[in-house]
Amino acid sequence: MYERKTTPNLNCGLDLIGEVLYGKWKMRLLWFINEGYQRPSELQRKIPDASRRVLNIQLKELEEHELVSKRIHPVLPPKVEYSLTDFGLSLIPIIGALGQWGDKNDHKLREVITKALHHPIICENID
Amino acid sequence: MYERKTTPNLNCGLDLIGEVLYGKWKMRLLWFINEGYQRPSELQRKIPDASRRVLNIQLKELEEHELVSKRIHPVLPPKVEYSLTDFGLSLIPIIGALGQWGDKNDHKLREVITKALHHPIICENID
DNA sequence: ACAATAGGGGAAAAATTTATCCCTATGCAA
DNA sequence: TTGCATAGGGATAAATTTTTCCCCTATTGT
Repeated sequence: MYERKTTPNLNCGLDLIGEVLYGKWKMRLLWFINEGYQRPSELQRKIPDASRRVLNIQLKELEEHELVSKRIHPVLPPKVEYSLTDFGLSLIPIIGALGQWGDKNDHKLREVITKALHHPIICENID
Repeated sequence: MYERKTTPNLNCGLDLIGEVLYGKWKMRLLWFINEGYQRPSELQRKIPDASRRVLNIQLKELEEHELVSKRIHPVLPPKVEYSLTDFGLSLIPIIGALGQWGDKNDHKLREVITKALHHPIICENID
């Protein structure tokens, strides 16, 4: 596993939440687990853009941060189920708000994202 | 500037908001600009953990994504002021909610973050 | 002359994150 | 027997982000 070389900044609430939520797929993982997709393979099917590997890693981090708990059923083929802890559950409304904002501003967002992809020359306001 | 090699995924609201908000210091920049710290040097003083360079870069991205607008006063020494657009302003409640959650769970978060830093062996639930 | 302030950006290094590929194991179905 | 599904991890490569260092403009104050 990757060994951190710098210590994280933990000065404010945003730093703190960032430590546990900053990861490309973490919010989606929490969201889908909350929706009932609890098995790794189900989550991978819900998030096909992520590699299998990174989902495993981020699930493990979420578990270490006690946002999800993992239940391993000792059967073959293996069966694993993740579920939200109360702590993780308390984040769902916030993740919902983020997703809602994104959905509500879908059109505008696609526009500015596409524009920025071609980094146009922005016309500055000069007074 | 860094030239992207892969195209972003824009499948859902979370992808979209991630495109404009995913950056270590972006939410803090929006927050402080909203609080009235509008000049680059003020922002740098409010966020001393970030390098000057990266704040400039992320401010430029926020501007390209139309979350902030930049006003350059053609005076010497130069004076620049950022302000939130209506679009950026509409994110403030969400950023506030994130920060609040972080503050409310300050103690617990420090605990799990510190624990994970030493990656302990997690005791799995087995049934 | 020199330092400090204000704003900005190039180049390269370092840190971090994400992707790719390969390997373990077992049971079930064609 | 081969192939697929299940779950996961090591090693390594690639992509991306952030930091560090240095340079530039121009003014004010010492």
